[in-house]
Formats: sequence, C-alpha cells, structure tokens
Amino acid sequence: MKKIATSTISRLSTYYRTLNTLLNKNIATVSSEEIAHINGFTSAQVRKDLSFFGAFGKRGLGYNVEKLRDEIGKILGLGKKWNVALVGFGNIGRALVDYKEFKTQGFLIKAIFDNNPQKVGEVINGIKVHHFDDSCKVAADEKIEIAIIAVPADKAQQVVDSLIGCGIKAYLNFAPVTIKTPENVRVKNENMSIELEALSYFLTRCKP
Amino acid sequence: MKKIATSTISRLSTYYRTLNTLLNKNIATVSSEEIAHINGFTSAQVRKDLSFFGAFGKRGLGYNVEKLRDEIGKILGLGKKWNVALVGFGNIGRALVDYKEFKTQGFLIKAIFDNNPQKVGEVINGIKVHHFDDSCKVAADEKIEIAIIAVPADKAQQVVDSLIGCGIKAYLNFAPVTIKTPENVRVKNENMSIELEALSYFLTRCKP
DNA sequence: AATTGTGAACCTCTTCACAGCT
DNA sequence: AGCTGTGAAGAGGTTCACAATT
Repeated sequence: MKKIATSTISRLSTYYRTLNTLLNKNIATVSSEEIAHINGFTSAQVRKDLSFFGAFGKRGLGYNVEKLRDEIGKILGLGKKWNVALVGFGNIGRALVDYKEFKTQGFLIKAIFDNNPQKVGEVINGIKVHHFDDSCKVAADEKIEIAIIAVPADKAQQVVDSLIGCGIKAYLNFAPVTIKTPENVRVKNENMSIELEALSYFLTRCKP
Repeated sequence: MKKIATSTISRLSTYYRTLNTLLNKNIATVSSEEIAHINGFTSAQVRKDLSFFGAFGKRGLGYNVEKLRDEIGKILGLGKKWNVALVGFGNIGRALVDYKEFKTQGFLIKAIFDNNPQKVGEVINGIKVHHFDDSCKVAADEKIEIAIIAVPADKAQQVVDSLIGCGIKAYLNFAPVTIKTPENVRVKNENMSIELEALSYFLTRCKP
C-alpha cells in the first residue's frame, strides 16, 4: 500500500470532527472549500488528502456530509471500538480516565496498570487498577490493542518494552522521552512541554 | 529573521531534555551522532538544526554538554520563568495543575479561570481559581503570558478571542477544535484524540 | 583521527491550475 | 456554472558528502 503522510492522517481526523459538527447542524452537503476554511487549510489540501483514499465527492456539488464522515471513519478505523489500557495512575492517568472525548471516539479504557500497592484494586468508572506484573494476563483477557503511557519518564521505555512482549503494538506516550520500538510498533507522543517550549520560542523571538 | 521550521524547534526541545539527562550523569561532551542516536534522528539533522542558530561545537571533539544545553535554552527562551494561566478547571485542568514537568521547565501556573461558581475561590497549590469575567484584570496582575485552554470544544474559540483582547498572545489548546487567531498570536494544539486516531489508522491498515 | 558545519542533492508535502463531471 | 480530482510545479524539510577544524 502507498505510504500516506502522517500529516494527512491527522488532517483526516480534523475533517472527521468538522463533519460531525456539520451533521449535528443538519447540514447535508459541504465543499472542500468550506471544510478547509473551518480549519484553516486550503481546499486543494482537503481534496488531495481525500484523493489518496478514493473519490468521495460529486463535481459541481461537493460532498455529502454523512457519507464523507463515514468514509473517513472507515479510513481511520473508527468503525470499531478500541480496547485501551492506561499505564500509570498518577495525575495525568486519573484525568485521562475521565476524558469524555476518548469514549465518544470509540477508545474504551478497559484496564489500568500501576505498581503502587495502594492503588491496585481501586475501581474507577468500573475500571479496575491492576498491578503491572499482571499486565500481560489482563491485556489478553481484555483484548487490549492500545496502551496509554502515563508513567514517569525514566520508566516509560521499560514499560513499553514489556507491553510489546505482551503483543501490544500501539502506544500513546505522555512521558517526555523518546521511546524506541521495532518497526511494527507505533508510538505517538503527547508532549505538553515541547508545545509550551515552542510557545516560549515564539514569544522570545517574535516580539512586536 | 530567517524562518525556522517548527519541526526544528520541537527537536531542539528534545535535545535540551537529552542534554539535561546527560548532564545529570556527569557526561561533559557529546557528539551529534550520540544525541541523534538517543532520540532516533540522524546526526546530520542534529547538526543542521543547530546550524540555524550558530556553531556550538568543536570539530573533532563534539559539543560541551552544559554549554550546548544553555545555548538551546537561550534559543527556546527557557532562561526566564513564564507566567501561565489555566483556563477551565475540569479533569484535564486539574491534572495539569499537578503536572511537575511544567514547573521544572519554567512554566508557572499563576492563575486558574473557570465559570463555575462552585469552583471560583478554590485554592490549589497556592493558585486561586478566579471567575472568567475577571480574567483580564488577573492576567494583568499576574503578568500572564501564556494560557492553557482546557475548556469544552464549543467554548474554546470565544475564550481565546476574549483573552487575546487581554493581550495574551500564546495558547496551548487542549480542546478538540481548530482555533482561529490573528497572525501575531500563536496556538499550539494538544489533541489526544487525533493521536489516538492515528494509532487506529495504523492498526487498521498495517495488519501483520 | 574524529567530528563539525554546510552547500548541494534529494525527497516529501503542498499548492496550482485545469480537465472532467454534475 | 460550479466544484471535484489530479498531474505537474513549487516550496520546504532532510540527508549526503566533504571541506574545515581540532
């Protein structure tokens, strides 16, 4: 299969969200120009992104909002529910358990792992906190496909190494370190400090 | 000034973190090859990124860890403390108040804003929750330079519009919407669902 | 001998511009 | 007439490869 840029995939997510919003407003048809304008892209970019996966519009008319939403959902694999494990039940971890957006997009946290004996056994929103030693067994039982890494930076690599051994191939990493994985494993980073530092750079360089 | 790619800036943040780690291990000198290897980049990339800002190494020897760390810190504007406001005191907001990494990188949350009267007046880690109506006054008093947006998606744009009116020019946005701003204002997005959807795409497309 | 700093080559992503449908 | 879909052109970012330096 042709390789698709990660920037294209991330824009598809944005289009998906936009189309859902339009659908809630009972708007039936939309042009690439409108989708672009809402999100600050160009219309050519929108059409090009979609063209990698097929021809979903009608020339002269635009796109059917619901149909395009569903097509993008299919591309992104959002038709199914994904079983997610949360690793690390500190501040970030606790916030993520309550983050509504995950559930609405079909990402269901099915298990929580932590090493702290005081936390093990706790139940939040019906989700049980397990000791990390049991992660492989629980991951298999719950058919976990994605792990969210919310452990301290110096533990992140070993946690991921261990979970790769349990067969988990996709990670959302909140720890501020680069995690090394084999080719067939994917890590996405959510690094809040890096974004803040980009703002710091901007404010420092771009004084009025 | 020459325009620098945002990817370069984000890698500089990574180098900065790497150099701090090396410094803690009392390592005095490092090569571009080593920095690259730790983070999964190429050595040419590391040298090119640095070259936009100056010549910090010694040919044949490499870079002095502490000196390079300080130079990158200077580039990113990390020499000073940044005063940050947190807008929205829900799940995400509460987690961010306790997020240690912000403080260690010099980003100090000085004020919290929320509309909920039950939350207004609350004090966390010595930080007071103010009503959003008072945001301009408090932002001025606390010399706020950066705002973290942790409000629901449908409120994010109006919150930012209002804060731009108070003179805040840099935003870290956790709401899953595209925020429109004038040229001289910068928004960085921290969109966890987009990253998860990229993992969903990967798992769907790249089956073994 | 080792490693930097950098122009040039290369590759990837974005935008243009227009033929082709509706 | 209006808007999509797309090859080609353009812009931007990354890697190469080597002269310069310690």
